[in-house]
Amino acid sequence: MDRAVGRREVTIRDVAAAAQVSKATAARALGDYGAVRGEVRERVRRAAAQLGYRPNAVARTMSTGRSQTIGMVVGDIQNPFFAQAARGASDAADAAGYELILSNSDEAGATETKAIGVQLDKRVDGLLIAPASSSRADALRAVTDAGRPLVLFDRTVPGLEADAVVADNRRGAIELTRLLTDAGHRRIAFLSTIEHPGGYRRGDIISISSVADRVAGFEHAMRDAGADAVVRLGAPRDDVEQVAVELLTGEGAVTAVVASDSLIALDVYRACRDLGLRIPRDVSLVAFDDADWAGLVEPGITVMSQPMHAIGAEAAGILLSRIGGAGGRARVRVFDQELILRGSVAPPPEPSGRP
Amino acid sequence: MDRAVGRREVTIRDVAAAAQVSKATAARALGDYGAVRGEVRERVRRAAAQLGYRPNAVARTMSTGRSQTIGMVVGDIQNPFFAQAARGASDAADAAGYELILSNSDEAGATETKAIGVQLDKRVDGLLIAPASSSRADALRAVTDAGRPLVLFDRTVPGLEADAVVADNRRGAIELTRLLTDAGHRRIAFLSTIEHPGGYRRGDIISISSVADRVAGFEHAMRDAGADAVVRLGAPRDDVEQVAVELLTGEGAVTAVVASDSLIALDVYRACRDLGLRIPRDVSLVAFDDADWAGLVEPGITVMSQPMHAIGAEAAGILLSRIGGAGGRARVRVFDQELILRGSVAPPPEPSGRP
DNA sequence: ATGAAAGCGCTAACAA
DNA sequence: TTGTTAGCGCTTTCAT
Repeated sequence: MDRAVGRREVTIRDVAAAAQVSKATAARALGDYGAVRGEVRERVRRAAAQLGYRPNAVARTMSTGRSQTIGMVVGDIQNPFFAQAARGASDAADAAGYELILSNSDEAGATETKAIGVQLDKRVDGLLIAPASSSRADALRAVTDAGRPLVLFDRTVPGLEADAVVADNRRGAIELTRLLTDAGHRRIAFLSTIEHPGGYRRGDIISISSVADRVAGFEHAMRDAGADAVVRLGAPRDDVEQVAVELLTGEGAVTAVVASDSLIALDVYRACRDLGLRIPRDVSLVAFDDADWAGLVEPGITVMSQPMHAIGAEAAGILLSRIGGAGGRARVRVFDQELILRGSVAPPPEPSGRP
Repeated sequence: MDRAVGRREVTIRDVAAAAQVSKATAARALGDYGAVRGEVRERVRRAAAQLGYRPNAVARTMSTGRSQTIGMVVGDIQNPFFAQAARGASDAADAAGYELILSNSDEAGATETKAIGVQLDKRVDGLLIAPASSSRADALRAVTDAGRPLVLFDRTVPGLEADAVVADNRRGAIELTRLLTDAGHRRIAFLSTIEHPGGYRRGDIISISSVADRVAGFEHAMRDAGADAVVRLGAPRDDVEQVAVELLTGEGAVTAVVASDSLIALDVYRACRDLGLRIPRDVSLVAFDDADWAGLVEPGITVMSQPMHAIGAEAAGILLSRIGGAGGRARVRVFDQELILRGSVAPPPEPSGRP
């Protein structure tokens, strides 16, 4: 009756007793390591099954120092990009017997730091992070300082010696932009939601490397074409449509836009519709990430697709190998992106491209 | 030099030594519980900050039995429904100082059982589960048997005494279906991907309660209207489009379809497009879940929107209160769904509804 | 208000 | 091959 209320968990001690061996032997039989006589092993296993024994992973972590858990910090799991990367990481972790603890940073440094702290306190064996800003090397160094491997995904942090898995965003942006300039566009906007206090001016340092690379590629292609680059960062997530409207109307209206992700493309699309602007007749639109709806609307949206699941899986794979003790310098693995041509690009309305 | 390599972690022992107090006092000061003299508390805190002390959450779990972590098992995090529910749960957990461990079940019983086992072994304080099947009460009972609270979301499991947070799917299905029958449709399909070996026949028990409720509502509304209900379950996730094509063509082609989630609706939409069928002129389409693209295509898709973030947050809230010791019988909390009328419903092509 | 010591369940040296 | 013992870092009686 004394162990009634909480129905005390069955521990390895109970199993050992039932199988008439010592705790150590029971542990060896169950964890199969060390040496145990076949017959004894069987006896222990039966006892364990019989009692419904489940090892206490916390205790195991306590004594081994390893938790079989990895942490992952994403911007927002509701963003399909992160959801797919998370799934990729989860699959890879799972296959290796690891579990995944997930946190959202909302792309805010403070939130990210807190999340990392908690994960570290929980003794994750390693961390997967899409850093909210490339100026946060210090915050990230807390991970390696704690002696745990860290791999970045989607973004790198200059000055931080860490593995990273990213897409070739510069190249992707160049290809996407060329589509537009080749079609004759002379004034094109690049639109992103990442914060950039004070508004972007050519040459500014952009805090998220993937976006920085895209902007660099965009500007490069625009310069090549001798066209006007309008880079608009910091559009509020829930008000992108308004920003798009501003870009698309008035004096310096652009005739095409490059959306930095599928969520942004969605709002640009909405803005066009509300403005009565037809794609691609009145405005051309291209975007990063192949959202499910991009091929659904008529005409479809031309996009640069990133292998998101693979990026997540690869990042987890690298992390796992580091956890397993793999040495060597940090490397950044760059995935190619895939251009998916659909019908959202056409020459601009006033054919400035034709003499 | 002996503690060089792994640069041993700073423990409460080190803090205690630095502050010249006992471990117990240091722990009290840091965890602020028990009684500690103000001046001593300060001294300890300074020492901790100085040394960069971080409590070891694992050790704490070890001695308190509580991990400040909750587990969540979803079908697939890439499904926007689950992504949003996960975000809701994560937000609620976070606000209460809890972390979330996430697993995907892929709607497979075995995977789910394994995930639950791992989570339990990790000593999560409670579990949030969208059960893969309502016939899995036993597998779920492992959670309560382990003395940890369990709350289901999106689905219930008859015969299992557990809190649950769901949407009013029966009502939702009725409203959606009535839209169709009122428009004159006499042969309508309900399409879902959930497995149902052998194909569905009226009266069969459907393994996922949310779908079962939708089918019940659908059949109810169809009977009311004296119309032909075609219930098609078990469409393979990556081949829904083909199933939709079959439904939409040939002898007994339907003139309208109710898609059980937004992913399915997407494929039905694709099927229509490939078949050259116009929505809503040739076929009417309604669906559950308000995907971002539903309002984007032309015309928009009429949907029944579920408060996914709220469902996740509420589920986590209930779980947290149970963890906090809240007693009382298990309750199921039902959220209303919201009908969003757009333009995807019209009378069927052969106006059988008009005399 | 503070300290000493036990203990959470497991693994890992070390003995036997 | 097996058992004994000593921790892992923290919280928590129980004394003082």
